[in-house]
Amino acid sequence: MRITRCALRNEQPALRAMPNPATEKLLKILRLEAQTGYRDKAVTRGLQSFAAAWLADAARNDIDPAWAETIAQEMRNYSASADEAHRRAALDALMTRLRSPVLRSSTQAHAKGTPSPREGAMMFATENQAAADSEMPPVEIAPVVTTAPPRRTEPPRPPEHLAQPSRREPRAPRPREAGLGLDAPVTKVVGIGDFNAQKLARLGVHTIRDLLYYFPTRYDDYSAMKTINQLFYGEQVTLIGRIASVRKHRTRSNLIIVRAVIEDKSGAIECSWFTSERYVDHLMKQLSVGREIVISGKVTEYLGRLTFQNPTYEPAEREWITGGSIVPVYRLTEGLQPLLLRRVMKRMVEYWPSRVPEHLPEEVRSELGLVSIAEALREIHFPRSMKSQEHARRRLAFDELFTIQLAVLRQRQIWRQAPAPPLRVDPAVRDRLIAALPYQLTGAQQRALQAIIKDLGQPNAMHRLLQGDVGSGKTVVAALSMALAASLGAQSAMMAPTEILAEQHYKTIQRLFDGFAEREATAPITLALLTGSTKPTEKRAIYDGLANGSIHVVIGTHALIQETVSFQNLGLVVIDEQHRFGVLQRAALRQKGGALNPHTLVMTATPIPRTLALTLYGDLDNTVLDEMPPGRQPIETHWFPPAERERAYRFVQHQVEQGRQAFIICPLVEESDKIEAKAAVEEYERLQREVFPTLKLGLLHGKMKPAEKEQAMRAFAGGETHILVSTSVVEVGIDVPNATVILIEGANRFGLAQLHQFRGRVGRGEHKSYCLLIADTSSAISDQRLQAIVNTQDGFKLAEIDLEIRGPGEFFGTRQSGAPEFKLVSVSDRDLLDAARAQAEKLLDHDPELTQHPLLAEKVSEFWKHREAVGDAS
DNA sequence: CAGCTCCATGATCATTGGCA
DNA sequence: GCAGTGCTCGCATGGAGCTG
DNA sequence: GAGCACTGC
Repeated sequence: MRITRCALRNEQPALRAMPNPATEKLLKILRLEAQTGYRDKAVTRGLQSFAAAWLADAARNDIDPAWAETIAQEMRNYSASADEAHRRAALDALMTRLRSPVLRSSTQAHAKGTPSPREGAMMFATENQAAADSEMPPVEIAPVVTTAPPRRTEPPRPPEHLAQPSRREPRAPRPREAGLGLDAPVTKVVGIGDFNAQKLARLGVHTIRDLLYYFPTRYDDYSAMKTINQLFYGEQVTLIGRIASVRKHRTRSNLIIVRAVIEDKSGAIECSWFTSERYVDHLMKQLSVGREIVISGKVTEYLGRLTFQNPTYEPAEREWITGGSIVPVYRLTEGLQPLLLRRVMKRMVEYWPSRVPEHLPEEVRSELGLVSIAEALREIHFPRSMKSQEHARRRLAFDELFTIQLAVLRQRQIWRQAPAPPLRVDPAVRDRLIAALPYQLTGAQQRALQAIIKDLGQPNAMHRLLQGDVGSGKTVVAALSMALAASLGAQSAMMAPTEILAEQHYKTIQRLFDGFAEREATAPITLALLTGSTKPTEKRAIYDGLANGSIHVVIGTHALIQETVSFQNLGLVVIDEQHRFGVLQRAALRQKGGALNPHTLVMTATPIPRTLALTLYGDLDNTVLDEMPPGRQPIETHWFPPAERERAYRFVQHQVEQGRQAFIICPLVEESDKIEAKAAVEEYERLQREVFPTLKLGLLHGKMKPAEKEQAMRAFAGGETHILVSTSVVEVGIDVPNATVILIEGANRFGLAQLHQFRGRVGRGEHKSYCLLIADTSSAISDQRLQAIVNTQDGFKLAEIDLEIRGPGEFFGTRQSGAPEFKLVSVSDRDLLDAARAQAEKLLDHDPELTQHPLLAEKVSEFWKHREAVGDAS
């Protein structure tokens, strides 16, 4: 093609009379129109209105007016028809007609073959023209290459190619890629060598599949084509023009600015490129005067005139990658060039999507109106319109959700089939226990209990998730369940994430059980506490007691899943988790049940938005405690800028003087426990010395020995210390009714869910309580989050907001991410989630093992592999 | 605090008129 | 595989905001 | 000048 151009330029004007500027220009527009999907958008206000302008253009270029008028008429007809197929045909006919005089003039009467769709036309046109101009025999109009399925698998390029005037290869079946699988390394892709492969690897892209699934983070819309006189400040557009002049200029800071004036029929505009010494020459060469180029960029202003700054430019005669389209913008790494990636993707998308096997069953797709995988992959990278991008996005988002749902529901099926000892609860016992409680159960608690009782009576293992906001009373429900199990002779184990929490549960439950015994609601229940710091002799005794069945209920930490622990008759497992246990640990504990699986109740105090609940815990039946025990007052939450820290301190001081107590939470340090401990100690000393010299402060952090922690907690709970300075270890369940203020430093570093947990540490007694937030930096997002927590007390709402702002990956904080990574799903895709759930259920009903859907089975097993690798190993 | 990525920023010539 | 050729593409820098 | 494809050994 290049050669062609040169040839053209060097020849006498008379000889190259035929490729008339006016027809050429129109052809370009038409190609563009084809590329952009026959939407009559290639020129503003459509071809119809462009017809008049073009007629004028034609007249200027000595085109036979009659002929021009027929062309114009066809343009008008084109706009008049709305049907895509019609338009396509009309456009092809039009292009054929436009090309024909060229051929006639070079003595090659040409009966045109079938018109070519889309950009195939483009290659076709240029090559043909090249052939005509250079007096070669007409190139065979062999099957026109279409974008979509380029299926020829050619052997490496035939030698004739060298003789061809065009060095540039047409589309598609790239010899290099033919016969490769999706799992081939990216280096196999034309345009990616070792260097760029290395860069891509840093983005987690290793294979061709990875690359195809490396979605744009956003798009730049250059689909608007305008003439210069139509430009507005600030808009992103593409325009075609001819370079009228180029200059370079050096600034005092040794910058080089290249400025070119581009003109079209309607006017002229200046473009400037900032560059440096080394690159100027090439740039100047690209921008040689008289050349026709396509400029895409944002219209800005300089000294009162509209200009483009560093627009992308591409020669008009070559395939446009940026101009006239919506263009993907990818996340990059240093050294990886945006345009390179874009170009590579453009190529990829021409060849690969049609080779990705469709894994969704046809019924599912058609029922939900989802586009094919091939189309989705194409359109997600190079959408014809934002609407089609959305279709693509939905399709791919559905894939993500659907796979997870299949995986999780399958898991649930397996668990549901697991045989378990049926524990048929005597309603009379249940009523006696409830009556023996020191307070009334809320409606939600009663409902939850009822659901659990029903599950326990089944011969299949219960797997239930009990969600409840801070203070909604999950522990009681668990205690009742365990007491009921005990009444039927079954043992229970309760696992808590930390020792402190285990101990606290132990105490709470001990109290409840004592109450039951006193009122003779049940036979006495033997309760044991087993943690890492339980003395060896005591441990021995507990092991024995569990093995021989004399201990009915054991509460503990990870120590419970040690091998040495065995039960005589484990019937119920309660897991109190703050997302710290994974599926694997749940499984480990469950196995302690011996031949029969114990019933399992998972409790979480962090409300989980439904989107995530269905994915992370979709294998569990879900119960929500959505009702608070009466009498709890909202906690007043305030947000202080760092400068007003003093005020916050004074407030704390004041509360203490009223006889209350306070928590102060140190900022989150991700590094390690050690550093965190150090930071906490320093903060503690500072506060004691400089801020509250008259008060007694306590310290609590993760590095302290259990006994020390215990000591610190006890001192605080007993009122000996006024203020407890702590790291995030207090997050879970500590219960000190007299504490009424919690001051959180570095609040912006915590997740909303976590902040909400902190806040739940206060307000447990009769006094009005406060939560004070101090952020150490401020950014739009963190401000938004802090504002959210100030405004709402509802844990579920906060969870949703958190999810929305931070995305699922971040939702649980960085430590544990059993959370699936969604690339395309957004919080607003609830309908998709429901659809995915429903479709997954339906499919599994018919084909539980997925034997008829091997592609889906594969996706599911990949999902598990990934999940284990990421989150659940801990 | 450090490392990364993204994003905004950068600048003048020619003409004219008044003055030495 | 490795060297040689020809091709395309290409700004620099600091601050901002985010993650580990 | 860097990266890459392609060629020829």
